[in-house]
Amino acid sequence: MARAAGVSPMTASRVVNDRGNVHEEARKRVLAAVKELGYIRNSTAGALRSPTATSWTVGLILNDVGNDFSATLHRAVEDVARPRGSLVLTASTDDSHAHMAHLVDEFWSRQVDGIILAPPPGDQHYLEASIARDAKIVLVDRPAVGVPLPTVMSDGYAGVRDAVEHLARHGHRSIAYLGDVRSPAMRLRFDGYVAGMLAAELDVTPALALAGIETFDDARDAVTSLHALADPPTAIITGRNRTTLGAVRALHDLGMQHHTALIGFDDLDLAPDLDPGLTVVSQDPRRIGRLAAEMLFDELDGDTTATRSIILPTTLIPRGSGEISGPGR
Amino acid sequence: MARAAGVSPMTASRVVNDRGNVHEEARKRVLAAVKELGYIRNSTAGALRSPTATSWTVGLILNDVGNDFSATLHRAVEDVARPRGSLVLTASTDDSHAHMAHLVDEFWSRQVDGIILAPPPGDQHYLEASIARDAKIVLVDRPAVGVPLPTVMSDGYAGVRDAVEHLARHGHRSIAYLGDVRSPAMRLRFDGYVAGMLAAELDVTPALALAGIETFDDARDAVTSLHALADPPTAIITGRNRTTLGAVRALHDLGMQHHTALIGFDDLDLAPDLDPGLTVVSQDPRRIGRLAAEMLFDELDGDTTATRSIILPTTLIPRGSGEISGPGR
DNA sequence: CTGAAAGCGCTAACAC
DNA sequence: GTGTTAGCGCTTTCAG
Repeated sequence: MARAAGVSPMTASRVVNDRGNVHEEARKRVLAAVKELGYIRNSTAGALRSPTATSWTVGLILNDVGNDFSATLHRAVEDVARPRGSLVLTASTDDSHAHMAHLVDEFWSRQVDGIILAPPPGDQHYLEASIARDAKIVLVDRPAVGVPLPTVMSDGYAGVRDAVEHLARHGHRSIAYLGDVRSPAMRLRFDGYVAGMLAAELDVTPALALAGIETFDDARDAVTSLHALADPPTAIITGRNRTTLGAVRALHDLGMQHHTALIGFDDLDLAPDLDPGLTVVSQDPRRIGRLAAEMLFDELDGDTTATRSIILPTTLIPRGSGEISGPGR
Repeated sequence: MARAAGVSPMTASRVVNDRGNVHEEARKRVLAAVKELGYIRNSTAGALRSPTATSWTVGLILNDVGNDFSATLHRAVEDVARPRGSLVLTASTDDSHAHMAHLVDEFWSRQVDGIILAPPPGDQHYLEASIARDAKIVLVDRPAVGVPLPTVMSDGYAGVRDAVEHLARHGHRSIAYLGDVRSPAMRLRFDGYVAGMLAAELDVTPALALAGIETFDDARDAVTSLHALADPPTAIITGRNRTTLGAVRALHDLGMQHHTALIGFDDLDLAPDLDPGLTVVSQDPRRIGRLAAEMLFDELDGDTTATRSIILPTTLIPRGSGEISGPGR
């Protein structure tokens, strides 16, 4: 131990942590020893004794840290954590419920100060123990029904509803939705579609309201099938990034990209550069991450004045594909 | 403490860690107490005592956890870590040298078992102490000159050189490169351009070999300027994702996307769906992450047989934009 | 300004 | 099968 090198046990601690009350002489000797031995403080041991125990680490558990949306949100969380001296411990759930429950335990066992969490679909039973302990948790991206935890998410319901309205205004009467209802968040988007259709006095039919489309291939196949219909839809809304990708590909392959309107949920890098440009309902993952992290740190600081759920509006960005005219009027 | 609830101190440990030698009776009582009190093991305290100290956490320090490439790499690391019981602590350097040095200390102080690191440009002095301690570090994505650490990265040199050759084969003689040389990795790509030009017996001129293009706007402006030249290049290679985006935008705005050939370094989601499809030199961030993580864990297991640097080949994916013919031959 | 004693939560190494 | 003792690296508290 570095102490041996210097001469003191406790004094070293004071030096390393920049507490005052250390003679300049002693300070120098300790600092020298630190450099000499390449000493690095074990912050986990320190946190053990302190009553104000802090690991200076927060947890971030998302569906998949590898996707764009998650990555941007992750970065925003880090940007809030950094100036506060915290690091971010991460993990992906792959929407697995069992896995999530396990991760939460693993995170707490590593003494993270709080967790930002995108809950997987299913019951949120596993959170009860954490809540009972008054552990700090902020939910992001998805709602968790019946769980009294603050949540920061986009208004997917209004987002999709507005997309329907946008298409209806452009004369479309036959509008398909390609999504799923596996998670509450996706269900909200689906519900937004239904609400939008009804508001525009359009029929919701099983042939067009597709709730089992989750992958790129699902979407590509669905668009192809839809066009084989006797009376194909004139507009399509996709519920998430990878299904948008599939729909774009299919429309392109069919040569229909200038004839069938398309609005995707979530933005994509090259969306403005497609022909036609891809109209999207965009979310702001940066903002979601920032707000969630700020809320978490405020709670950790004991300031719960701002602790409440936040629903962020989405933005419809018209770029062409969503403004192709339909037959209506 | 949960022990109070049961009856034993040490026995609880045995139960929680599934060591044997515990009477079924006692086991049950402990388990009950655990559930009752919502007890969660403090794994950091355990690691303190054990000689085989393991935090079951590895560090991942990248340029920016928010970008696509990093996110994919991150996920691959997690996928290797998960079955081995480890979690991933992350951070971004923003290519800041000072920040990186600080992060490395912070990571070690949190007792991570090893670190996977994309070194920022500049001298790698700050790694010396870690190396001296024989701490486990694997470098990714970028080379670190003069540092005896295993590295997993793409062969950017060959990737860009091959792109030049590809364009030359399609009749281009005036090929521009839009990149920078701030980091060794970017310099390698630049050098690959020069090598490719020379191999094709083409001139490398300051007007076309641009080494100060880092952002979207840099690239967009550069492409616009290049086309204002008396004798504009007939082909362009961009050195990284965001500059590719800028070049695509500029070409599109100029209406030149079918006339000027373009090859981007790094793939993009919608690249196949552009008109023309975007030809790219693609890397495999998943593979980089996986290999680096496997190497790290092998080292942690004391198996250094596979510890060596790996240069992964890139793949040129022709999709149209890189196959536009030039004037040559 | 400095140190000694005690203990954070847990587990090796021994007893019993 | 179980408990005891000691100690991981650090910090609190309190006495010099």
